[in-house]
Amino acid sequence: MQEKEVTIYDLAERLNISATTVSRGLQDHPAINIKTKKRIFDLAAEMGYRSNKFASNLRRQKTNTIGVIVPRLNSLFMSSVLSGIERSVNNAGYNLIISQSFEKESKEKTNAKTMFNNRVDALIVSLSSDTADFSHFDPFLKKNIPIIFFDRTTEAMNSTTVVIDNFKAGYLATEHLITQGCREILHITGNIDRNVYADRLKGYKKALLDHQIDFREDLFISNDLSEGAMHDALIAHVIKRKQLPDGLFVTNDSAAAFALTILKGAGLRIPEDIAVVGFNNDLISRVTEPPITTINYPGNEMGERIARILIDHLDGDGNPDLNSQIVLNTDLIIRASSIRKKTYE
Amino acid sequence: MQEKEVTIYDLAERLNISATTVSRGLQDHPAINIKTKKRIFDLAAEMGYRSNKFASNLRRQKTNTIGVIVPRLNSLFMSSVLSGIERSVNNAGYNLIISQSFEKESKEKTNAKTMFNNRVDALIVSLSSDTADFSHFDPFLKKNIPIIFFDRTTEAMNSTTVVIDNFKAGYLATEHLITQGCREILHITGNIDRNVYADRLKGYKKALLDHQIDFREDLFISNDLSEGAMHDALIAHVIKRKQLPDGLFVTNDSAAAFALTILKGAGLRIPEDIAVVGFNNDLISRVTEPPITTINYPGNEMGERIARILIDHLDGDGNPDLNSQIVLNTDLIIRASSIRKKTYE
DNA sequence: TTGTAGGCGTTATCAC
DNA sequence: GTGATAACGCCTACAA
Repeated sequence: MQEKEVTIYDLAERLNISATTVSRGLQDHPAINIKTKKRIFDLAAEMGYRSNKFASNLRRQKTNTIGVIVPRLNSLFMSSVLSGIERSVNNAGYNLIISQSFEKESKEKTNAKTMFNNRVDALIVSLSSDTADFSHFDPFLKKNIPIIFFDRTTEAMNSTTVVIDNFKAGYLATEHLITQGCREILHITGNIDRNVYADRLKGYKKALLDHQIDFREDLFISNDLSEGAMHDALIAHVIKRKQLPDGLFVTNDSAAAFALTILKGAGLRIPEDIAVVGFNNDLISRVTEPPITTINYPGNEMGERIARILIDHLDGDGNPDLNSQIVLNTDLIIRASSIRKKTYE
Repeated sequence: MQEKEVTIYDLAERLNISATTVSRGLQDHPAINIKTKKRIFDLAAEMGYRSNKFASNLRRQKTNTIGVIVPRLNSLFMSSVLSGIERSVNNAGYNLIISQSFEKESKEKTNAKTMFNNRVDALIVSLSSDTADFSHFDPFLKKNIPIIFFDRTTEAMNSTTVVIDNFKAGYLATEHLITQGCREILHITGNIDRNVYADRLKGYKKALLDHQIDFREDLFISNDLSEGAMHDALIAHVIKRKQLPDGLFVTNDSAAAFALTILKGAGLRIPEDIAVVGFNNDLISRVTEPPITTINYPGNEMGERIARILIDHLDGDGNPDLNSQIVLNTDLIIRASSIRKKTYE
């Protein structure tokens, strides 16, 4: 039943030429006669030939495979990034192996090991929220396998990073709330060991400072942004208190949507009682009531940017340093969840 | 800079044994002396040896890689399925290559070809919405590479399929609306060439029939369930008419959320004017106002089921037929978007 | 423009 | 318990 695999030798034999010529023909080598090439391709199609990547990889010491490790795939942002990466990378003849760390350092380490053993030509990583140790990336560095970090990056390794201007984003979000009359702005965010959350926090603080508002520890919560965590945080730190904040800046749209739901459930009006700003411009931010003001996060652009850098590096002489810090622009998208002043544009 | 790759020969030389023994030791072959094994493992660790999968694959004619082609990754359902698949499959020593068809037959064909050339040991597919021709799967069949279809399946190929009971789900959703007093239930769904949508439609029709309600062509819309499509459909077919439907059954939660937003925007009250039921139990169905009644879709369970079938097949003698149709159970999750009768529990 | 030869790193087979 | 050898299918010097 199992058909025998066709090799270049089979083709060579049938065509009365050498396997070398077949190999070259298949690769469109310029030195091969066009007619010969045509005969090779025709026969290859006829016999159902498919090149054996292992043999080829084994010989060339290159896999044409790029590994991607992300915390999760289930956000619009992530799938946009991946979509962008995939498109560019496919066009350049590379394949993608994608894996999820589910926000766990341990899974990230396992994934990294797998990628390493699969001998990916390059690695693209967005760190899990609790990754504190980076030794699982050392083998890549030792073997000169390029790593690009995006979104959730680290300064602990000096690789190329692609990020948005999280400081600016945090600043814009906070300033917007201030402009809307908010003075007690609760900031709920992820693990601030991660650059994205740390930088957004800095932006938040700077905006407060610029508007003569003191930063208050009791208006800052760091958790995992899950539904349960949002619930606990809001019930304990907000709803049970007498004095409510008048603004809320959450660094992820799903979490912002949870928050919205929870607050409304507690009888609060959005944006009148509390104005809300999210982050990412995920689909979910558009279907809540009211829709959520958020930060646009250009996933596709980021993905394509990452892919281009990597491909230029891999297909080039491999020399140019892979140490650049690329910062993409971002904007605030204003929706009803935060508009409290009619006069505001 | 680039360190030389360590091979079993290097280990063999240093240990004064043969490469064969090293290979066996690394694989924990029972015939090898425990002490020898220990020496091998220790040295391997010390020298930073990693096995070369290509050489191994080349030799064994097996890749330990499973390909997955899905329409999109950005739904909770899909990531649950993948998560389930990944967990089981990883434990069994397999890797996953994941790719998205973005609902296009052409991309699906390209992806399939890539998977084929990567010599995946098996393929897991959820069809793109517009796939009408299945010839891209022929090469797999010819080579006896198992294919499992899940969710979006086809009867055109008799492979194993894993689905939920879409008929029952459609029936439950529709009957629920009827129980809530709805009589003119609009059904908006995807391409009914796809089993999932076809079966849900059958369930919808049967529920109507069982309650002496005539099926009306003008209350049935098939589109791509995108935001734009929902907008067009609802504006043209619903809002501009004098007579409104009193129920809406949309076969995907994002689309249901869009619908909810659009209808509310047109001044309609949910569920009083129109009761809404979605599908999938995605996150998004819980954060709209009101939250959306939906069908629970057990993604994780489905993923694990798929993985188990495949692994049993691959690691077994490969004999057992891969032709079973597996149907998982499902439920209706009732939320405020459809509750119109106080008496209803 | 085409061919020869050798090796990429592993594992199956057979032998000891 | 261990080893020698060949083969998996391809690609790249070098040769012609």
